Order: sequence, then C-alpha cells, then structure tokens
Amino acid sequence: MYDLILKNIARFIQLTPEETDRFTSVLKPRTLRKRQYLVQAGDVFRYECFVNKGSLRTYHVDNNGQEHIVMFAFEDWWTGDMYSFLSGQPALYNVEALEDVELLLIEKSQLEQLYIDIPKFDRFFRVLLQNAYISMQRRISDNMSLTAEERYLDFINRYPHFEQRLSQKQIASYLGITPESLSRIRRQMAGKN
Amino acid sequence: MYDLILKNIARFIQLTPEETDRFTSVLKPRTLRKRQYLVQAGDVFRYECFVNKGSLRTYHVDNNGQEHIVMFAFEDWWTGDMYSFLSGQPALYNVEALEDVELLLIEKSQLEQLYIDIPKFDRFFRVLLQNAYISMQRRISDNMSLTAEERYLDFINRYPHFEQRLSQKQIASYLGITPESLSRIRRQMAGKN
DNA sequence: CGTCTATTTGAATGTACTCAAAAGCGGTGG
DNA sequence: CCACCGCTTTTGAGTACATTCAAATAGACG
Repeated sequence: MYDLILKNIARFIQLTPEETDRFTSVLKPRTLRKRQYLVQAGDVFRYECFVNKGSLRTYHVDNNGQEHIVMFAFEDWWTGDMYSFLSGQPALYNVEALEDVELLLIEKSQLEQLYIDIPKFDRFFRVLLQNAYISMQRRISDNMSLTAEERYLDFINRYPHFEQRLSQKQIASYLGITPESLSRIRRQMAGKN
Repeated sequence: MYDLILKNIARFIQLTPEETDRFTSVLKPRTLRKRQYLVQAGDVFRYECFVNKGSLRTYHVDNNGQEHIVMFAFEDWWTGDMYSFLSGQPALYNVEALEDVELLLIEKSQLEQLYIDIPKFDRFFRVLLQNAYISMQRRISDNMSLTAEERYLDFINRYPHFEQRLSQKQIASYLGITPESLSRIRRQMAGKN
C-alpha cells in the first residue's frame, strides 16, 4: 500500500526506518469511485493527497458555467487544493475522480507537525513544488505561444499513456478549447497522414 | 541593503543573528540598467534572485518570434529561471530589466549548503513556492476562463501600482494579447464610463 | 435494450489577430 | 533647447481561428 508513495519520496530524501514509520502513520487511505468528488469548490479542504491508483481532474467553473481543467492527477502524483489547504478558506477548484481512485491523505495539522519533527519533509515538498513550478510555467507559456493543434500534439507526445485514459472532452478542457474544436483538429490531423 | 530581503524571509521563518549573518554572507548584490538582461534563454543560470529595487520581466519567444511575458518581478519578489537553476540546462526564458534594478543573488551551490546548514531555508522556500503555485494555478484558470477584457480588469485591480510602471505593450504580452487588442479594449472601457 | 453522454459535422458568428499607417511620446545628440 | 529618431499607442480594414448553436451519429453503462 505504501510502496509507491515511499518511492515517490525517496526520489528526493532518504528516510530512516523510524521516520518511515512516523510518515506512514499520518497517511489516511481513501478510495473514491469514478465521478465522486474529493473536493468541491466552496468546501474547506485540509489535505494533501497522493494518488496511489486511478486518476482525477482539478477543474474550475467559470461565470458562464463552463468547466476548465487546471490539472490532471494520475498514479504517483500529488493533488488537492493548495489554496484551501494553506489559507483555510473555501476551495477554488473541484477535484473529481475520473476513474476509481486510491488515495493517501495527509491532514494539515499532521503535516505541520511532521515538518517540525522531520525537517526533511520541508525539503521534500520544496523540491516537489520546484518541479511543479517549472511545469506550470511551461503550461502558461505554451498556452500563450502555441496554437490549439500544437498544444494537442504536445499533450499526446508528452502523456501518450494518459491520453488513452482520458476522453476527448477532458483533454479539450485541459487544452482550453471546446470538444468540437478538438474533434475538428483531430480530423485535420488524420487527413495529413 | 538587506532590510527588504530579511523582512521577506521573516514572513515565514525566524532567523537567529548568526543565521542572519550566515544568510547575508551568501548574497551577491548585482545591479542592472534598464533593458539589460539578467538571463538570456540558452544560457545556464545558476542563481535565485531577490529583487530589492526595480522591475523585470520573464518572457518566452515563440516559433513566430513573438514574445510572451510569463511573469513580472518587482521589489520584494523572487525571480530567475527555475528550470535552468534546478537542472543545470540552458534557461528557457529571458529575464530583462524593465527599470534600473538592484538584485541580491544566491548561487546554487551556496544555497544548497545553506539548506544543509539551516534547514529552515528548506521551509522558507517551500512556503514561498506554495504561494507561487497558487498564483500560477490562478493564472492558468484565469487565462482559460476570462475574456481579454476581464483579464485586463483583473490585472489593473490586483496590481494598480505596478500597472503604472508598465507599458501597455508589456501588459498586453502578459495578458496573452496583442498591443493593438489591448488598445481597443481600453478604448471600449473608456466609452463605458 | 434504452438512456445518457461523447463525438462528429455543419453553418453562422465572434473575438482577437495581422497588416498597414498615422499619431503620440520619450530619449538622445547636436 | 530643439530636432530627430525610434518605439509605443491608436485606428482601420480584412482575416483567421475557434466558438456557439444545432443536429446526427456513435459509444458507454446500467
């Protein structure tokens, strides 16, 4: 049950056996069925979540009722609502299971105590966030620099295995276009081959 | 010279006088004149940079030669090229002074030693990055959810003091639109009052 | 099987873009 | 100090890419 998360952490820090026990003791397993919500915008959500199995989407609903996917989370990724976690304010985003999901949750006050007891976890999350920062910066510049078709090509090249597990509607929403537009882009691309 | 950066750090961690000395000893002051580059895409850049005075823009040049501003940095903000800093690979972005600038730089190997000697700095940058994460997520969803006019309104409401220091061309580039479009949006808005 | 959702396709629309040119503004050097 | 040069901003005309709305088809799930 803890294999994947311990490997995830071992990428950046080494834990002693005692520290490993201490860490796993704060993890709360949780499962969600497809289409269940981990977070609904407006709720306070005080957990950081590691995805052990399955996939989720984090999305925002705009003033016109349109949904926009801000991020996906698959096995071996972390998710949640950072704003609500940090501020204690209502969450900005919805996080919904796209498949049946197994999660490991860390509650805020327990994570804060963990940071105090084992400062290596400050380091771990620092490094994790540095990598997230790079990805998000890239997402921002890609959204400004690339056409819809280029963004789609980039997506399927970078995440070929995930693409298969997502509907076109979800991918379109992540790319910032309508499902109709993505369908047309795919038709065009098929014609080119 | 170190007042602003020490206050910046004191937002999240407390340093002893010795730790403060240790920290300031790794800071390298650097000044740039308006239009000088801190980083050029393609260079390796191994510094994290605190802006003591002035402003900079981080931008990306796309395949058509168009520039897109990924972030601004003003007094009391941090900047650099996280990708190059972390990976040692050539920088993805250009960072250019928009005004005369005073910076405090921390070299990578010195920061790594600082993390080891004073783990509180792991914590400091973790918290800093959490806040950056929230901002960037918001930027991504705003870019997908809002019209150009709404993004402009949001920008001038959130950064009214910075707006005055930026040309419309820079703001347009940050908002992901052309200067012509921003000019038209402003004309429209003026008509509404 | 039947229902609900996703995908495709078409037609009309719209928002922002490109290209072009004029006007405005700021900085620099004579 | 003024004149000039270059860059920014404005404005117009035409265009392109993606959208909306609508409807048909395909596919998934109970």
